[in-house]
Amino acid sequence: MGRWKNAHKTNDEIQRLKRMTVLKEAGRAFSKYGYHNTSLDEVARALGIVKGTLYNYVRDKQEILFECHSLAQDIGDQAIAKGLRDGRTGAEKLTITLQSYIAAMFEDLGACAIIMEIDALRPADRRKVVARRDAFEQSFVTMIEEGMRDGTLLRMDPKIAVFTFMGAINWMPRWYREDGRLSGPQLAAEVTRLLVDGLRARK
Amino acid sequence: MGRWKNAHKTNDEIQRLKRMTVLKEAGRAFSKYGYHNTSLDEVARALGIVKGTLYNYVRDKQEILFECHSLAQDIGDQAIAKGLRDGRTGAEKLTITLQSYIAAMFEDLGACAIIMEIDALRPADRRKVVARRDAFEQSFVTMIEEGMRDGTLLRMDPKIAVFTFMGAINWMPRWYREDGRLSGPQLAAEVTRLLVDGLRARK
Amino acid sequence: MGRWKNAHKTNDEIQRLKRMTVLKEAGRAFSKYGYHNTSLDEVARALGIVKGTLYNYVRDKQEILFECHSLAQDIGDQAIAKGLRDGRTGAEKLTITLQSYIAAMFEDLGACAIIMEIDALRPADRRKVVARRDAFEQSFVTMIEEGMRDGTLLRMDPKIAVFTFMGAINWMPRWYREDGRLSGPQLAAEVTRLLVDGLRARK
Amino acid sequence: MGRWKNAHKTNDEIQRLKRMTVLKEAGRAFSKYGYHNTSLDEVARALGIVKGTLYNYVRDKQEILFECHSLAQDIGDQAIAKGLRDGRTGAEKLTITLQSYIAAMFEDLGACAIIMEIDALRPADRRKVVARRDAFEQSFVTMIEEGMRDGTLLRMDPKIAVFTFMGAINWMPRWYREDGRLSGPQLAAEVTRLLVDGLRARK
DNA sequence: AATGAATGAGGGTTCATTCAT
DNA sequence: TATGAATGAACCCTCATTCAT
Repeated sequence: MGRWKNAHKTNDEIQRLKRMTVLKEAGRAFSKYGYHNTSLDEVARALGIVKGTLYNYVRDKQEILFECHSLAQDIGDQAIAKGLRDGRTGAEKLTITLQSYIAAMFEDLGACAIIMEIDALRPADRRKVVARRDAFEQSFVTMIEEGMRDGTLLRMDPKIAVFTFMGAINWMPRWYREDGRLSGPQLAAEVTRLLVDGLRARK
Repeated sequence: MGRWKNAHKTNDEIQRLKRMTVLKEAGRAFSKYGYHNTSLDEVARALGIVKGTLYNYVRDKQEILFECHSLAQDIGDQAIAKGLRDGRTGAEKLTITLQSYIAAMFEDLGACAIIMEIDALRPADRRKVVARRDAFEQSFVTMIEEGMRDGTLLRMDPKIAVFTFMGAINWMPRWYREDGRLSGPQLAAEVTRLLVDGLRARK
Repeated sequence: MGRWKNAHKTNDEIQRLKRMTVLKEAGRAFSKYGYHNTSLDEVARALGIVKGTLYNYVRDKQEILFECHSLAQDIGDQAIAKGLRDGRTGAEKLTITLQSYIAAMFEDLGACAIIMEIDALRPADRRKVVARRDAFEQSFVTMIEEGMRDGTLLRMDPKIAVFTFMGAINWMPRWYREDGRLSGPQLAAEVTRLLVDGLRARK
Repeated sequence: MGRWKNAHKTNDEIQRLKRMTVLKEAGRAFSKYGYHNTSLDEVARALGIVKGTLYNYVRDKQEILFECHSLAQDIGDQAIAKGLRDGRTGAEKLTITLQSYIAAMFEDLGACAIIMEIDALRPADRRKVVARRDAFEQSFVTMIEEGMRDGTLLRMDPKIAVFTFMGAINWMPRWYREDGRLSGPQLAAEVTRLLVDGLRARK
């Protein structure tokens, strides 16, 4: 069973594809149960293979965690880029960014997004992840500050807003069920509206 | 040296008080690092005692987790009660509830609130916690529905709003630093405003 | 069974003594079977305890190896010091050093001496051990050179002599049986004579 | 790329030659790093092939070890035969034997000689190796005893001398560097002289 | 009540070995 | 014959839990 057999066709990309399959399955589990609460035995079993086989595709558990963070951060950076490109006001940029970020989380790359356990990373990896995360959050802060200046957003400590948004989003994999009434993009739109409207300037 | 020695004076309440001290310290650690990533050795060391001593006050680690959940849910229920008592509209009730809930989290009972790892509970305990959590969330849903009817809140799926709020709040212990510029109640007010305004009806 | 129970009497030194017991038993096994071929399960069983218990006394297997090296090197340094103090010619210094080194190996501190697997050490530890070993060997070289100058020893590449001696000595734990006809010191004298006479100048 | 490709030409001997190549490469690694510290992955990589391919030529790792022992013991037996044939006194026989033994170790068949880990052998193999090793050592003992009788060697326990010699020789692969100033045969002569002179009778 | 030593189960990782292609 | 993916056993290490003092 599992997502392993006959999931991949072409022949030299198989390695990479299987590695991605491992990362995504592990990321899904990490997002849902937490890094320390996920054993590689379980990840392997979910893929229909054996724990030892994982090590043909990843170096160790910490590498999986790091790669999951990187994948999630790639998504985040793309969302930021889209927001900056397509939005005109601060509020627009923020809305576009959040929405595409959340939507991407439920896409193909799936719940591999949003891992919380930064402390479990190797120190060198942790520094990279933290640096990138700080830049990510700073981009939000900058958008919010722009919105404050252009009058589309309320004045408040931008960091608090950012952390609040991140918490709401990071929590989503824990309650989102694929069989819910809303599709991923619809859900993303709803949550984004809820979050951004709290920050939006009233007339 | 920890919060252990000469922290308690009266003689028969000592047992209960020390037990509470254990629960609160463990809850703080669970909130910040996660249940599985917190070893009882660390909890004991933070209290200035030895791991074995913990077992004079709690049965096992899972009991600690259950009690932490219960304490947090007590806080939640009190917040709900306060909201229902003091608020008139749905929006008011929601605001009062959220604000007092968050504020209590940073009170004396501290960050013992909000543990996420429901899966680590014993099955019987998990059922209790889940049932109570569902009731807690249902109270929110009811408030929000009332707000929709009385025109103070926007129409949207109330469950999504509740989960979004919970995520934002549950995440707070991970970024809140005691030396921040805002006190606990001030922070509670800010975050509450941000969250509820997202749901508030516009004129 | 094992060397564990009722082996230690005084009360605060017990920790240290048990740690030494672990180190010596592990060192004995390492010397005889090699580091990688010795499982901590076997070491623990030889001591009548369980593997996990070892970790009350040592941090990990690599620390055991490092400490064994250090103990052996302490013996080596003492032997060098004795040779330098009590010998007059180069040949005498060499003889005294080798003999007391070998004898000490079979003393109380036992076969914990002479581990070969330097590569298994943590890099930082390896640097320390290698530096100290180089100094140890250099002391031999210096003695031999002195013997060449004072006419008590033959002229040859001193390094080859030192390595040859070290090989002969390092090999001893693999064939020495306590029930042999010779005591430790007697054996030390025999082997030392054999080795040094090969290097001694003829008249 | 390794010693694998286009190293062998004739067609039915290829099997045997490749098997020898495997044995020699593995023996080299075993001598230098130890049996348990050498993974077949490393051996294969050094040969420019893949681990699985090894199993076309050897049954398992233990068989490699056994064959390495056998090859080394072949060398030993030839050295003994040469010593017995070409030497007249006990001292001469011993000298010739040791020197040709050591020299052969650094020949083409190389450091495949001298593996120490007898315990890793299959019991049946171990018995064979031990029996042959005992005979090998007994030949040395006999030579030494002859030297004692004919006055060319000192009187001492011959077993101690043999073990000492073996230790010194077995250790050589761990420190010998091919880029050293001395060639294999030169080194063999030096070490042999050093060892035998320790046992030589003085006038 | 408190200690600290001991235990045993569980998880991460390596690696010899097998097998389909 | 060569490959490389997969397996499973063995090992190191952590940690919740127990127990004698």
